[in-house]
Order: sequence, then structure tokens, then C-alpha cells
Amino acid sequence: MRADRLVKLVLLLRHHKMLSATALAAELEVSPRTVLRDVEALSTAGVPVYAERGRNGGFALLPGFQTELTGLNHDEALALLIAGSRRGAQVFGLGSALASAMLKVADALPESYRHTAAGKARRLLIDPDTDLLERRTTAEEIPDALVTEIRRAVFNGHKLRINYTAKNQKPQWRTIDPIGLVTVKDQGYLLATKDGADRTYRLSRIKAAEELDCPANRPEHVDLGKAWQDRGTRFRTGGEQTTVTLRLDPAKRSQLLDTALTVTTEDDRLTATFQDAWHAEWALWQLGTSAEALSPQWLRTKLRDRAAAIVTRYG
DNA sequence: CCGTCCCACCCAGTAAACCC
DNA sequence: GGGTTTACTGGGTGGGACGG
Repeated sequence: MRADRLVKLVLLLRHHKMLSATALAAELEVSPRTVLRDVEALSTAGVPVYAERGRNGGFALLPGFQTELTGLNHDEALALLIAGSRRGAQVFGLGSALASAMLKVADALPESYRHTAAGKARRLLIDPDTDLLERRTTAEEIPDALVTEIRRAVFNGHKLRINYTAKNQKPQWRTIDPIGLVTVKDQGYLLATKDGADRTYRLSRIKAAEELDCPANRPEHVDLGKAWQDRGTRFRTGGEQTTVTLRLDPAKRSQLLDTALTVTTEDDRLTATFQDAWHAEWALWQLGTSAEALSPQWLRTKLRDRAAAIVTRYG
């Protein structure tokens, strides 16, 4: 822990030229007092760190000092492997590991590349938290300790006991055989089997997890991408799909295409299929007065009741 | 002169390792 | 199991150096 922090301290000083003890403390998530001790430890170890007193002072390294830091720790290597999704690292509880790994990667670059690479990186934004139309849901915050426990069971190939709250149900403990972790549009999922049957759990709905000291029943090799695709296909084609006939403002057609499984047009009417009744209701509600559900009747009733409830609430 | 920041003490709490 | 040691960390205080 401390060794990691000392490395990070040196890297921070290399990148910022000079930082006060308070600023370093904030970066390292320790007290300024601890920073002073760490600086002293570095100095004792022969790292040429010096203090600049007074206003705008702080700690700095002698110019030209080159670190010879090699090796990433386990979590940092893991974070880089899944760095294709920055949010993925966050969802899997590896956000801070990714940040520190990136610092090491940047530090490993030759001086001439370092500035140009950092400059270019600042001009790219991958997978931001919201799009311009704010269609995406806000990212879910899942405690690191919880994800770490789940991740450990996945990697160790051990059974996992989770307290899971399924939709419209009470929280319940269940023992599962974890297969892998997936993130899709900021949502984290745990692929697993329970009593031999495929199961997919949303990480945000897992309230507690406990790795069991017992090997999980899982295939030797798993193509996670294919497994996810298979489950998605089954999800879309299975269950009780709902077909809706509606009129729609043509300008809103793309919004409907985003939520419906299929959409066909006939004269001025559209027929849309949704994966279930709830999604159909939600999609039509989102379209507001730009759409009118013509059938089924129960959907018209649901939308009318919703609107009436809103009118009652706001007078 | 005053605010900022480092320096050097002291003391105390916590967790892990070690020993009996 | 319980006591001791060690490492690490945090809080507090007074002082010195420096710059505006």
C-alpha cells in the first residue's frame, strides 16, 4: 500500500513539477502529515525531492531526475485490459487503478511523445456519461467493495452468494455459479448460472455478495461476447412481446426505432413490437403527444390514467 | 505584516505480526 | 487467547522561511 503510494507520489511530482503537501494529500487520499513522511522516506531512499517554502511553494524533484519504475500491479494491469470502456473500469470497481495505471503508462513514454500524446488524448472523449439528448440513464454507483467481492468470485471460479432484488420482488439471497462480468451502456451485469439455468443479474440490484470457498460449475472456456449475444437474442424473442398500433409524428420515428424491437408502417399507422407490456407503456409515455396508441385498449387506459395522475398532482 | 507552506516535535489509534 | 511490538496513519502545535 505504502510502496504504491510512494511510486504514485514520484509520478505526481514528475507530472506537476511542483505540488504542495496539501495538494499531494488530496491526490493520494491521505493526510498532509502522511505526505510529509512519504517525502522524507523518498528522500532517505535517494530520490532527489526538495521543498520550496513560502507562498506558491511545495515539493518538487530535481530537474532531469528519471524514474526507473517498472511493473504494473495486478489491478492496474486488469484495468488496462478492460480500458476499452472507461466506464467499465468504474463499474467493475477499478476506476482508481485505471487512473494510476494511466499515469504509469504516460510516464513510460519518451519525453517527446508524452506531451503530444497527452494533448491528443484530451481531444478524444469515449463513451461520455450522457449524450446531447440526455437519453442515457445516469451511471449507477456500485460500492467498490461489493464489485471487488463479485470480481474475485468470477476470477477464482468460486460460487457466489448474492442478495439480489429482482424487479418488483423483495430482496432474496441466492447461490449462483458466476461466469463473467459485462458492461453495456454504463450498466454492469453478472452472467451466471443458477441450478444449471442461465441467469443474468444487474450489478446495481445486488445489495450484498459473498464469495464461497467452493468451485463454481462453469464451462472451461467461455466466449463472453457470444454468451451475451445469445442471452440478448433469447431475451428479445422470448417472453411476452407486446404489439402496439399507433399514429406517430414522423419527426419522432427515430425515437421509436430506438425502443421498439420491430416497426412496420401501413398508411398513416405504425405497428411496433416491444419486448413486454412495460416497455410498450414506457415508450409511448416518452413520446408524449407526438404519438397516439390506437390499440390495445389496455395501453390507452394505462396512458390515460398516468396523464390523469399527473394532472391531479399539478392541478 | 500577514498568509501560505514546510519542518519538527509530541501523542494517540489501528491493524498486523509476533511471542508466550 | 492475550499481551507486546512494530508499522502506519492522523491530529495538534509552535516555529521558520518566503512572497505579496
